[in-house]
Amino acid sequence: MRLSRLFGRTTRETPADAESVSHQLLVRAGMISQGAAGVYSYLPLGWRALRRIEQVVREEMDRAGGQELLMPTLQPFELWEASGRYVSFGQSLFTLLDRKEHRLVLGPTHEEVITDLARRYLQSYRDMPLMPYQIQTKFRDEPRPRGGLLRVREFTMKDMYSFDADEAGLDATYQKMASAYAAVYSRLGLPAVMVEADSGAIGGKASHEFMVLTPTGEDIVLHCTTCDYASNAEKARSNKITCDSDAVCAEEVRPLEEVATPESRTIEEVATFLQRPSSQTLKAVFYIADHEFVLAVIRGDLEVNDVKLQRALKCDLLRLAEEGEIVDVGAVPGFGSPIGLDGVRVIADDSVPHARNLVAGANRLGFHVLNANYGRDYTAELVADIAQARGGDRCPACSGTLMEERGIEVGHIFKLGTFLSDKLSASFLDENGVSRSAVMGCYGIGIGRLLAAIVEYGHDDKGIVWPIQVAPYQVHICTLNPDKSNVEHTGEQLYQTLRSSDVDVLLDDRPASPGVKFNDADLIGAPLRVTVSPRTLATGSVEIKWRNKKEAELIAVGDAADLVTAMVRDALASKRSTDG
RNA sequence: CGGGGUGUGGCGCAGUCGGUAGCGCGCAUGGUUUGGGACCAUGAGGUCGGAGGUUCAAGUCCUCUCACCCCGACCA
Repeated sequence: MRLSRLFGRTTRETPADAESVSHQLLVRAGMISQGAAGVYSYLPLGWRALRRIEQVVREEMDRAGGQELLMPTLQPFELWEASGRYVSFGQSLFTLLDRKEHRLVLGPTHEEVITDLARRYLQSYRDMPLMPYQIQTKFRDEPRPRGGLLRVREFTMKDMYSFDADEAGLDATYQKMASAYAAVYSRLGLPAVMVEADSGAIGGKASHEFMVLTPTGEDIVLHCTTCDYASNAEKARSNKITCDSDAVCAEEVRPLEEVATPESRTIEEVATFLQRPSSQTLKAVFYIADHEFVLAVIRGDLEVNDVKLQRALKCDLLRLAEEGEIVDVGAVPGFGSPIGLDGVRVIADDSVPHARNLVAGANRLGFHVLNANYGRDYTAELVADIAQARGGDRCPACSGTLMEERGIEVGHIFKLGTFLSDKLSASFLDENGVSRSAVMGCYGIGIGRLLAAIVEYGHDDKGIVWPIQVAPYQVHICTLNPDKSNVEHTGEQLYQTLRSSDVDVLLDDRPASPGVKFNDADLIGAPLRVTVSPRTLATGSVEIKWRNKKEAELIAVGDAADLVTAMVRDALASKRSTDG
């Protein structure tokens, strides 16, 4: 491609509404352009990069036993009613009415459709494992799109679904996909780590995310500094036994006692006022779970993790209760606790039952109680781990410490089990002729997000530094002073020769100054730059320089085409097969 | 949805006390330049997000509204 003909133009100014580096650079390089919030056009350069990523993903999916197909974007709403997932997806579902006023949804994912499809073709255990996948546009009406391509409402996603005859089969397929994902990231030059994750609206049991750790990520990852425990913060566990609480556990149970604590509403205020560590207090947090009032209690030094709470409660919608709602059940905001509260569902964090003599709210304005004890003074219908783990906490798996880092989620795999195949009756006959529900898994990679993550991870102050597998063009030829001597002719010849040997090459044939050309080359980020100028030609050479290296070297004009071709091939080959 | 912010040529911005819009980049033409975003000259391009109002007069003041960005609740 000739830069003079390329649709898209680089800009010097960074766009005012672009915050993240990937957003800024992709726009400045003329790769993407925003249409609406969370909706983007891919210009030719960006589209090429996107397709390269797709291709890598496709190859690894095929290698792992996947079969590519294509499902419709428009899905009947009935399918979502049947699965029940229109509730958990809720507002993020884009829905529309056709001319007959029939309700359709723009697919945010395709578990329903694929299960419905599988139902028709999957009949025997001999048909499994079955691993269909597609690379297709998804629509999700996100509450808040952000970060350019990092979080959008319309995006291409690779989504694979697996159908196995039993749990063991699913486990094996899941493992296979985890390795396939690792292979994808490795080929794309991204160091992604696999972490435990919550399955969210998708549903299912086990799930893992693949994270690229960068300070700009929107997720928080907790990982152990000594063992290999790693988890998304929304799912992470931690060892909550502290010296403090150990001592508390050993105490003798003392009688309940009411104390005046005027103006002490927060844990911090109460702890300070009564001169107790916050770990000897009981925190009460009021929620509305699926329209039902729920009181969550947790040791005062910990925070409730809403995601874990929602999971423990098995509810679809969870929000904090408003002050009026708290008062309605007879509790007093700031002085609340389960003590003396009737008819309210209580869920306790597992840090609570064995803790002795805590300070708790008295459900009376201006008063707390001392020596609140689980079992004697209050109980919970459910005890579960609902605490937010944080950096510095102790690892739940070993004696190490958890570290907190930000990450971009570039892949998510789920063990779904049979809840969808049950609901949509995707069953098969096992070897004993017994009808059973297929055991499902699903596996997603956001292609555009991956593109953004690659830029977030690979750039410098000049622009993008593409891994050669992803670069829209592998070689970028700059002709300086193309009107002088035979610069233009040499550049042109090199361009044609490289093209004919299947090297993707960009020729900057514009009559621009050297600075402009170099800066654009750096911005666009092709791995290898070739400079042809009167100066190099004077010594019968051209200059080559890798985008990620500082120094350039001169090579003879006559050897240039062959050498550059070989260098590109070598670089591509070294990344191409990483399976093991 | 809650909190914060921004809307003025393609992009980045200025616009005072209300007097009918300007700068830089980019673009076009001509010329001089050329190894890290050159220079001169000329030129094209704007219903100031939208609606309503106040006023002799509104980019500027008032009301409403829309869009976009950032922080929180969601996810590939």
